[in-house]
Amino acid sequence: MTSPRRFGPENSATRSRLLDTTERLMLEEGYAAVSTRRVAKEVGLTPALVHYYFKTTDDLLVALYRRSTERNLEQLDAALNSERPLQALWDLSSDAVRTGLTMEFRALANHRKVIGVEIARYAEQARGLQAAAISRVLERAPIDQKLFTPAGVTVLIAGLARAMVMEEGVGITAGHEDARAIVEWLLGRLEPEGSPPNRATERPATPPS
Amino acid sequence: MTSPRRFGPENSATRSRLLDTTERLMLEEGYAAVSTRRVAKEVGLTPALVHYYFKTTDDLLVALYRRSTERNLEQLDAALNSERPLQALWDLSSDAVRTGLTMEFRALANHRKVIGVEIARYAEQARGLQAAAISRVLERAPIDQKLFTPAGVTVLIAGLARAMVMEEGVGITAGHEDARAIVEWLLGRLEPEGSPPNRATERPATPPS
DNA sequence: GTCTATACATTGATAGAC
DNA sequence: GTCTATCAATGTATAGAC
Repeated sequence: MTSPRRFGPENSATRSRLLDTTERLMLEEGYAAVSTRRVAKEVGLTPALVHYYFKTTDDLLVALYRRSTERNLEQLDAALNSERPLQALWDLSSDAVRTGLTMEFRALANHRKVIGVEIARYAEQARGLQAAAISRVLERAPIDQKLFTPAGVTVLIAGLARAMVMEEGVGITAGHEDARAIVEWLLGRLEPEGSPPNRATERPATPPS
Repeated sequence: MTSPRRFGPENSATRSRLLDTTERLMLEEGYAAVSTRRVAKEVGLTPALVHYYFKTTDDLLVALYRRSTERNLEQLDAALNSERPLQALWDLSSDAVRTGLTMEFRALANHRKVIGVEIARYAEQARGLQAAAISRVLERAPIDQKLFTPAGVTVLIAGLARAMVMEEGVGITAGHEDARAIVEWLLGRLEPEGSPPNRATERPATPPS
């Protein structure tokens, strides 16, 4: 029965700085650059202190993931309640920093299985938010409701945006402008700027020939 | 002037086994699981031997990347020369193993900058192959040629497929079936099964309402 | 709240023996 | 072609002093 290890509180300024630095390291050098030693060095503290706030390295990473998803959910909620939810979702998913972090965690999940659990948990929450909002938009869009489902359209928009951001992260940009043009065109059809209440008789979305 | 280090030949069975194991480790446990020691242990050899075939760990990873891209280019070439290039590109990009490795390397590029260079190099080659083949398909598709460019459509198809595979890798599958249905519908429009020579007067791709 | 000291595992890389 | 031996560096984690 030796003296039990002590741990720091969650509402600590130092703890926040450790998380900030961990986030920056992940974005700039990838998840493998995150170690207690490295983080401590960057912040100008000692490794022991990192373990004072986070029992294990896994805990540090999970804490960061949770903090970032909380922010994500807030932004997502705002986007989905804006005037043009689809456009907002597209813009949000196209954000390099936000998406860069998402991608690091997704890759990290393959290396640290705890992260995978967290991601699944978050995905469920995000899905809930999206379903309702996107449904409202698509209901009054001049498209085949059976084909363009809220879930399907969400995957298309968010997935494609992330894929492009990720490519840009490694310097691949060929065709991106063209792809964005296609998506913007589609968004304009699904979700007209004026956002009219209900025009079921409007002419269907058609690629101009 | 001490004795210069020796290195093994590229056409070695052992070398291949080392690459095979590295590939498996990356897929199963993420790029951070790859170390000379770990690879050696998995193969049943010593770390020194890994350094005999690969001067540095970077070299090992670059060698694996090149080997896999060579295979990718072959498959891509075959896909693009098939009867339905777009559908083939979609199927190819939806392959979990192939794409899983691509994603690991893309994340790895953020950690080891040499990999980024390799990826850019490969992307250029792939682009060249795709441009010509996709052009041929789109030329005779009943769509707006200015909007649906070969490069743009390529990004859409390949990017989206990868994004979905990646999500599935962490257990997210919501909306995927629906998204696939939309893509398949679009592919059917851009690239009809019968693959008719040229029907410029056909009715344009239109979401059935 | 932060540090020193410490223990121990893992990694990258090399020289030289077999 | 493969191994042993070895090095310094880095990583995780803990106990206890200040």
